[in-house]
Amino acid sequence: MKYLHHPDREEIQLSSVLYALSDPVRLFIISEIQRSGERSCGEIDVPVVKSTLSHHSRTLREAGVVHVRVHGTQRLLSLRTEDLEYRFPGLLGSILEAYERTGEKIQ
Amino acid sequence: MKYLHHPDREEIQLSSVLYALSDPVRLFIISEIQRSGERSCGEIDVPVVKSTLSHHSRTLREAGVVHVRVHGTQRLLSLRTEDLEYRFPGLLGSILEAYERTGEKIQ
DNA sequence: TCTAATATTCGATGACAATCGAACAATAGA
DNA sequence: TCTATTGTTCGATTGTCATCGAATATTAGA
Repeated sequence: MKYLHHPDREEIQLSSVLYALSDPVRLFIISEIQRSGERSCGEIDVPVVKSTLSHHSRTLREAGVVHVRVHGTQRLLSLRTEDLEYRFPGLLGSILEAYERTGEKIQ
Repeated sequence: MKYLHHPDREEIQLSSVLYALSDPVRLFIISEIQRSGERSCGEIDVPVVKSTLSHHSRTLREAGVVHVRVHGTQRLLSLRTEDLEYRFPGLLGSILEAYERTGEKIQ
C-alpha cells in the first residue's frame, strides 16, 4: 500500500491553502466533505473525469487541507479541521461560510 | 485620467479573492496596506520591479481586494475592508491574522 | 485466480501567470 | 514649457496548472 504524504501541522503554508481553495471545483469538494464528514472520490459529484478529480484531491492533500485515508480500493477524504484551526484560527470556517452564502458555482 | 475598474461588492468572487491572496508578494502587499491604511506603490517595499508590482496591484484590484485611488502621479491602494466584510464576514481578518501569526516570507 | 471497482499515473495540450526590461503616459513642479 | 516622478502597458520568456484519455496499480470479492 502506498504512502500518502500529508504535511505536518506546522508546515502548512497560508499561501498554499489559499491557492488550493481558489479553484471552484476544489471549493465544491471541501464543501461536500464538510457536510458528510468523510467521502470517497467516487461519491463526490463534480463535472470532471476521474483523473482530474484525483489531481484536485492531491492538491488539497499536499496543501494540508484534507486528509486522505485508504480504505480498500477507496480513498476517503476528510477535512483537516483541527489542524487548520490550530494553525489559522477562523480561516476555514469563514471560507466555508462564504462559499455557502454566495453560492459560487463551478465554471 | 484613466478609469480604473473596481468590481461591485456583489460581483466579488470568493475563488478570485482566494487566488489573489495566494501569492506571497500580494499577501505582503495587503499586510502593509492594512498597517498604513493607504499606501502608494512606491512605498511598498517588495523585491520585484515596478512593472511586476503594477501587475500585482491590478490583480488585487480586479479581484475586489483593494481600492486604487489616483492622486497626482501616485496610485494609493487601500483595503476594501468593509465590502469584503459585507460579502465574506471574517474572511479578510482571518487571513491577515494568519499571515501575521505564521510570518510567511516572500519566496 | 479472475474480474470488477476504484483510484493514480502518465503524456499531451492549451491556457494562464509571474517576471523582467523597455517604451510610454500622466502629472506635479520648476 | 521642460523635467523629474510615478505608474502602466507591451512583448517576450519561463514555468505552472487544469483538463482529458489511456494505461496502470491496488484491492475486494466471486
